[in-house]
Amino acid sequence: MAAATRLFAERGYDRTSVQEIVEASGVTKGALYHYFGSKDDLLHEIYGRLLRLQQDRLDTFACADAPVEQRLRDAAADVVVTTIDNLDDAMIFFRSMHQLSPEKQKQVRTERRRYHERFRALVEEGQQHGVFSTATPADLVVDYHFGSVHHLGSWYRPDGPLTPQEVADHLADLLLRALRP
Amino acid sequence: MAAATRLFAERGYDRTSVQEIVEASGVTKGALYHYFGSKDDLLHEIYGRLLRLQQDRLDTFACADAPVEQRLRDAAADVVVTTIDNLDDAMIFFRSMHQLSPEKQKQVRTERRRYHERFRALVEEGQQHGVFSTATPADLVVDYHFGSVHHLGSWYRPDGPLTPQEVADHLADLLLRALRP
Amino acid sequence: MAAATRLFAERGYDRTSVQEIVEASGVTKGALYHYFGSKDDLLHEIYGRLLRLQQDRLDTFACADAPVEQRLRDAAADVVVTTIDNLDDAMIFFRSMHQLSPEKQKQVRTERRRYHERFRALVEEGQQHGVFSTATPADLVVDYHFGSVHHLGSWYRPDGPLTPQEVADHLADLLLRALRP
Amino acid sequence: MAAATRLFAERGYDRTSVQEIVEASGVTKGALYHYFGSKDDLLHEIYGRLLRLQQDRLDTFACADAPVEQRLRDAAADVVVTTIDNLDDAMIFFRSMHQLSPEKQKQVRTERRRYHERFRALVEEGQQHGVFSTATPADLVVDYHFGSVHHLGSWYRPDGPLTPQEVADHLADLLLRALRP
DNA sequence: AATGAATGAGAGTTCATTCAT
DNA sequence: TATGAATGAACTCTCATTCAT
Repeated sequence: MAAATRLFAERGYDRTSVQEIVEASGVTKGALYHYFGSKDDLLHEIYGRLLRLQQDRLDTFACADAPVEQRLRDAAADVVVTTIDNLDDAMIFFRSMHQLSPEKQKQVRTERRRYHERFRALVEEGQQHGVFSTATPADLVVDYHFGSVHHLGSWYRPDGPLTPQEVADHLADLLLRALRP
Repeated sequence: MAAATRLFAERGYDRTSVQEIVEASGVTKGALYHYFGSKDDLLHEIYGRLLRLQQDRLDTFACADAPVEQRLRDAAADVVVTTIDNLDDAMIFFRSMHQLSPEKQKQVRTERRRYHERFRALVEEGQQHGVFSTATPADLVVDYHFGSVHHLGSWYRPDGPLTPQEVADHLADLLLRALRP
Repeated sequence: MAAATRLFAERGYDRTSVQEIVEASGVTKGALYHYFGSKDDLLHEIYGRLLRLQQDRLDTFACADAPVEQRLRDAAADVVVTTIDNLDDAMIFFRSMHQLSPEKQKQVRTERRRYHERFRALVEEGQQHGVFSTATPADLVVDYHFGSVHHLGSWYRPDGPLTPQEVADHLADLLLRALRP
Repeated sequence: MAAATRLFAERGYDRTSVQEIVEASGVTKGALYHYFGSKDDLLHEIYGRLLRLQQDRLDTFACADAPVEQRLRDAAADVVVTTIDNLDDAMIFFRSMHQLSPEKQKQVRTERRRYHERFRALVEEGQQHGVFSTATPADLVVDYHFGSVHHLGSWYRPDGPLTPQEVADHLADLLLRALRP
């Protein structure tokens, strides 16, 4: 999975052959297919790993004992940090999701929606308590933020001027500022 | 190109065969290769079309005779509208850019950077005039907004509750609100 | 097709690889797949050739201007001769039919049934005219004869003591003798 | 063996994987290979079972104390009944014999020939006693009948109008009628 | 007696591209 | 300008069999 992750991130899912994966990981094709039913499966497992991680962390932050502004800020920043920390997985996720088989795609989308909705609930909570502006529908706000998260792979470089935490703080700050009443 | 655009958007660049393109468009392989040097070329042309369109429009908005807040708001909204109006092209662009040959990718990235910089200049202009907060580096602000534009293909549906213009207004509004000092 | 026919007859459909076919015939895989959609198709074409040949000949014999005993005898002998003359095709047919895709199998079975029914009509005609015994249902009679035709590949050898015509005469004679009232 | 028999009959020997056999029978690959040396062996065992059964029964009928016409009729009918009763085994036998390894094929053919010769001896006996016509060589007569037996799998259906015994009687009758002087 | 992970060769098929016409 | 047959490398996946445990 590590080899596959690296290769998928490097050249894309379709451009990576099973042959290359087994060569990079030092196993045989037979062994790979003994554990993964298909190339698709491999991709799906990579997704699952990241999805579960982020879902768990979001749950933790959302349920924390703190004002909603703080919880949203923490969650918004955390998704940025974990995305950067797993940038390979994340890029594969965002780019290759639509290359999964239809049924697997549906499954992923369902899980993704759960994540989106948990996040949206935080925004709505703040809007109901009057600490966030209601000028923009909560759904749109969430997509706005997630857009910037998906986009990280396009510009973030580990050797750039900002640490992951700094980027995260900036992006969370932008979100919170945009939500000021 | 119309057929190729539709197919690329539908199933992705790698999953679309030249055979399918020529069948969908009613031409022959030979004819296609007479006009386009390669499948890559076709993709590159589709990019070029959208890139030129958006660059032109950005130039128009940025050079308009209006306060910088207005100019940024208009530009930010416009890129949303033209992206939605050309959602197929845009999705191909965002998803398949990394599947171009390295040299074509470089060329695209160069043009993309010009676009990014034009946009950033607007943000910096506002920051220098004190109408935008300087809390966040202008680069990050631009990436924040572009992130949401790239993300449109993941959630925007023509039959959804919002018109393209409404989405654009909301997203531009979020940007401007985030930039309030 | 000639190379495929020979190889299929020699080692069976499943045991013959596309690689072997293209090597034996001096074409490339690409060329083969340009003309035949699949390995299945190739088999189906071989079937078709023999089926059409035998159907045509049966039609000719069945419609001839002669007493029904003569027409049945001629048809029964002819199917033996053409089967021996195309023993490779025939053996492939009898052995590999069930290895076709379900839909192709259905198509073949439909054509095969037409052939069977044309033959059965001859038997029934003789039975109605009282020149053939009605002790056995016509369907069974036809299957009895076809059984011996299918079986030819299991024992007939070109260098054996009997010519194809002699075999055919004997088998047709057995059929006609069995049908004596 | 029961699972293998069913699967081989259903989809053919080559189309059935060892994996499918072990899954269908609830054993493991290791266990299967502990008892059978190879997939080939499995097929060979299935053959052996039917071959021994039919050989035994033929011996019984051929040595009975009855006129040769009766003995041949009984034997000819019996092979039909036991073939229908073991139609799966029989179909595998007729279709897959040529997929055995050359040496196993030779062995099977030798046993098959013994069976054929025992049957032929009956025909010759009747011919020498003048109760069967000598118009057709005994070998051919036997092949004629065996052909119809092999063919049973192509058309006989348990839910059809005829019971196995009725089919057997009809086919034996056709044989005996064909042999009338 | 039994396991099941691992092998590695080979299966059928697809593909972007070329080129003689 | 346009054809479409031909290429040949690469693709994903399957398989009977082995063997350390």
